[in-house]
Amino acid sequence: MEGIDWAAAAKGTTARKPGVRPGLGARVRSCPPMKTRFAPSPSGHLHVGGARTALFNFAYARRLEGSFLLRIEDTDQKRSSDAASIGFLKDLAWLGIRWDEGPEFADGHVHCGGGKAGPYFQSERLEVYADELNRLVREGKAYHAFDTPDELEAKRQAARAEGRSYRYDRAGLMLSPDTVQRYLDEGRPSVVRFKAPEGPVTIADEVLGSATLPAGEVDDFVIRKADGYPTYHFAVVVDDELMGVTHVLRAQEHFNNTAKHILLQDALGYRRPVYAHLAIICNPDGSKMSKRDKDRILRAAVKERGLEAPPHGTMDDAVFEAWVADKNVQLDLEHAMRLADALDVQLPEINVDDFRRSGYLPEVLVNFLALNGWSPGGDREKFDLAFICREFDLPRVIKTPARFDRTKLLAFNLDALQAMPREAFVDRVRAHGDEFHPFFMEHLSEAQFELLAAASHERSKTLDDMFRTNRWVLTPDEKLAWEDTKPVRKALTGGGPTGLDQLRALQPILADLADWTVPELERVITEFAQAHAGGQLGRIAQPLRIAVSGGTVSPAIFDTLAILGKKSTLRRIERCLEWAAASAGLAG
RNA sequence: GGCCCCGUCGUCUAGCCUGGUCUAGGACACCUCCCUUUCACGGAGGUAACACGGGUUCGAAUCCCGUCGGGGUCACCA
Repeated sequence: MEGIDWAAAAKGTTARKPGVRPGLGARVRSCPPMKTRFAPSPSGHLHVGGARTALFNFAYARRLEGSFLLRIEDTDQKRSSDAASIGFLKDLAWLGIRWDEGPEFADGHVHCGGGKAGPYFQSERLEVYADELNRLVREGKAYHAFDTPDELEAKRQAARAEGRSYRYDRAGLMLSPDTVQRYLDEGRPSVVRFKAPEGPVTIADEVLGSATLPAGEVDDFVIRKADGYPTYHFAVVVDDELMGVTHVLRAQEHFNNTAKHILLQDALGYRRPVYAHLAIICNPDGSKMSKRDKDRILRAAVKERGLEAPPHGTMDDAVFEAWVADKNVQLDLEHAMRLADALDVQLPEINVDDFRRSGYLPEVLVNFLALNGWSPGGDREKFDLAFICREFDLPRVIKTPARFDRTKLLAFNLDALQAMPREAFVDRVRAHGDEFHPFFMEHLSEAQFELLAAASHERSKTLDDMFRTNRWVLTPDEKLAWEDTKPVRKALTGGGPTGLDQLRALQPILADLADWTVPELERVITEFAQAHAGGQLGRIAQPLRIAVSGGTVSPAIFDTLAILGKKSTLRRIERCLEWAAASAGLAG
């Protein structure tokens, strides 16, 4: 931990209007406990933007000693709602974000969820919404409408063609009660619309300040769909009230929706939570970071190469064709990764799980996410979850959209990795390998693994680096192939005694070495370099490295040889010499 | 297009509310040099921003107005 200016840090930690809860009145005697929530729609993966929203809600609840609720907004029947749809819960848990109330989740020592205000899946709360909705209809604050989607679409088109913005024309309100009843009895498809009161609406926002939407901006929006499900606007308002949510921190794309929610709250006689809208997270090019970005990049690569069939072994023709034909189709992760491999393109990390797979530490991601959209002030930018929970406040939330800088995240990850004790690093790499590189782990002895991991520590930017850059350990001695590149040629054929000469001279010395350990290798090879290369270890190390790894990059040479073992080292040198002899221009 | 929000180095930001201490600080990236057994790491230094134009003021990155630019939103998606 670096030095912290605690006095300065403490200055900005008070919310602008602590405890102010408009419309509270007599319903509650004392201030109810503060409660935040994260309410995503079901998904197998947590998007980084969502992760940040969840993080801020969680941290804010901790900071104000309130509680944090998780709710699943699954009111869209078109979106799947099976078990995989809440796969993102594990992503939240991985980041260390725990919810006090909501869907139950258990993993090892971690247990989240439960609570008395459930169920926490909106699809299981239909009766609750029906009650509140009927109340609104009874009071004349909402009404049935029978317009078909096509009719509405036509009206929207017409409005657009005339250059004016579309507002629902209240056709449903013109119907007589008898007609409405008759239509209903006939079973005509209908929705329920909220009768939006006239007049401007003022949104109080703790981050953006308050803004007033002119009268007529909010039209009679749908609150119950034809399938009987509530729309997002209705469900969110009802649930926030019933579940006792006092503070709503959500993405800025909801800012304008807040007007709808306020109107609904007034009509229903609800309390109004404190709102704070968070700027969205963007790609480096400024576009909104989206889960479709991966497909976009793959499509571009496919188009650039003029591919008409999927590369061998990536996916079925049918899957490929469907994906190419419709820009809205998303490849599943497995297919996307294989295609990216085949096309040699790098997929951007978008979901929390992508970052995990890439070898980022959860504590680093949390730190970085918090930094994109919030700042503790001053020069402080390295901190942990506990710090965020202690310091997070609304006045310091940034209003402007931030571009997600993966390079800086990588630098942070490197710093965290380097700051780790050796043992901790090896353990983390092992866990990462067990999960994402089982083949690699199976083919290495425990001793080899520990040597490799330790040797890779100081050059690792992610937990994944070691596995990606050391394929040579997995290659059987008889299968190793050498790159015929400029640096390889230079190391092997350049110099007075050439690299290949040195290798030949080294063979018997290494063959005679009884104690194949890092110190012994270092002693023998350094001595050799002293005697035959004027002490320039590089003249010996590089040819050796190439001989045993096939390329110019590997851990420190003594570590490299120790990991490989005596037998493999000697065999590889032998084969490298054979390869060189057989290659034109390489015979040293 | 209507409405709403935003605008400090390439990027993330500190400073802005409570004008002077800002010839604008930090971090990542970039450039140069050093270290070096490859790749990295590390060390030293450097380039680089208050979008623009008007006010207000003795004085503005900080307050006001306008312009331009960016984003969000206008669904029986959330």
